Amino acid sequence: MGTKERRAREKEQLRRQILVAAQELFVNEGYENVSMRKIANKIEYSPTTIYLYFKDKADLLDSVCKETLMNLLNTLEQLKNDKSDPVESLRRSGQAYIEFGLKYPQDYKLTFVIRPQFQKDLGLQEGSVGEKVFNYLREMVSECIQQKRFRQADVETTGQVLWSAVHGVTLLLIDFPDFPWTEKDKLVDTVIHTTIEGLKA
Amino acid sequence: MGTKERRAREKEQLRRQILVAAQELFVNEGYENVSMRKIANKIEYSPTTIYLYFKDKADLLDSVCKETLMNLLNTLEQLKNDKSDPVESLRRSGQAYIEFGLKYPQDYKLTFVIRPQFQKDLGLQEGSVGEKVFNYLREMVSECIQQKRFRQADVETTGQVLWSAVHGVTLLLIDFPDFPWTEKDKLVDTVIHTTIEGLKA
DNA sequence: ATATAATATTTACACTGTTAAGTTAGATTA
DNA sequence: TAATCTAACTTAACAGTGTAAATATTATAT
Repeated sequence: MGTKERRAREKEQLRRQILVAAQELFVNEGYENVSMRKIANKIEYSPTTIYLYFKDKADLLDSVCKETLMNLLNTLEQLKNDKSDPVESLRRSGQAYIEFGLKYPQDYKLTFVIRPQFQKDLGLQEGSVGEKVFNYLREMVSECIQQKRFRQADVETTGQVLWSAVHGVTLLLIDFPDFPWTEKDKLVDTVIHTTIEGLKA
Repeated sequence: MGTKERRAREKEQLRRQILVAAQELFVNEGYENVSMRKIANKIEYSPTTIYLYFKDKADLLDSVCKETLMNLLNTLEQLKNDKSDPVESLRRSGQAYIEFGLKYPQDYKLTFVIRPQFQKDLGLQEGSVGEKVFNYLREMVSECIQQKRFRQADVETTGQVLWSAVHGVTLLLIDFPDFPWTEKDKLVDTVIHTTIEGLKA
């Protein structure tokens, strides 16, 4: 009697199909310019079918962003084997974060800019992927502090300062591509280096 | 024969009326949730009249943002009399920037996040208000470098690093109000202090 | 008073997110 | 096997969107 399982599997498949279609369209055309009808066309279902799998367009966005956060978390955790100097580890994590944002600029914006606009009330929810990402940062920072490499002892504040720096430069580079930036890699390096030096001093 | 002047004045008045109405609505309800019809209702004109004064909704947003940038520039230039230590001046400017963003969060987002999404190709245009704001930052940084207070000699990179930091923390505080931030003032202070220390080191 | 120009409105189009009602196909039961 | 139930999907509709084109109104100049 595996029919129930099969049906559940099929249902999950369609859900993923919708998710993938939405992600592709959001990324290529921008959240605002993607209609439910467009998504529906792409998967060859009627528009309202989507509503059987997602509450509304914002919920769809939310799910797309969750995927992005999982990808980001994955990218970061691959650095964890790095048993070198904790400050150097932190530096590499910061770099990986920014590179991720610049590699998938639309996903980054959807997750960290567009979503908060449509989904209120997203502090770090218990067990959320977002929480896991921030916990990763906490660990990195914590290690530096424990080894007395940082002046400031407050893990939370230190983490938030670092997040501000990497988030800021990532968004600026994405949003103002025509601004006369210094060479990109140099700017990214300098932002991270400056912030970390500032934390040591 | 002052009728021509009067007409021009009246025209300018209506333009301002539209601008003010749009700004109020954008700020209170968010760009996406404001329709041309809503703006028209507020000023008691028909929707399409707006198109006689602004090319389209994005152009209207653009003009609103220009006003915001002028206000920001004003706020910053009031600190210019400050003849104290150039590093301290820079610190105060950073603080003023962030405070401006947090005081008018919707205006800030419209200018630095929403607008780039709808208006492509806005590098620093010659003579634009945005350019003036960044020039202010250049001057501040330049003074610090000339007086050998900063390690790095590159004005552009240094300015961009500072912008990244203040932009980052401002946006994070606006976009994730439910995140368990450190006490706000402390975070703002630490971000600026850390960045500046990092530039000195 | 009439012609001309500037300004404002009406109408229309193709699109939006979403709800409610209707339909179809597959599984369960008698 | 035939009837019923249920899950999955679609159709039709609503109230709203930005904006172009055609039309109407008003104020000025002749």
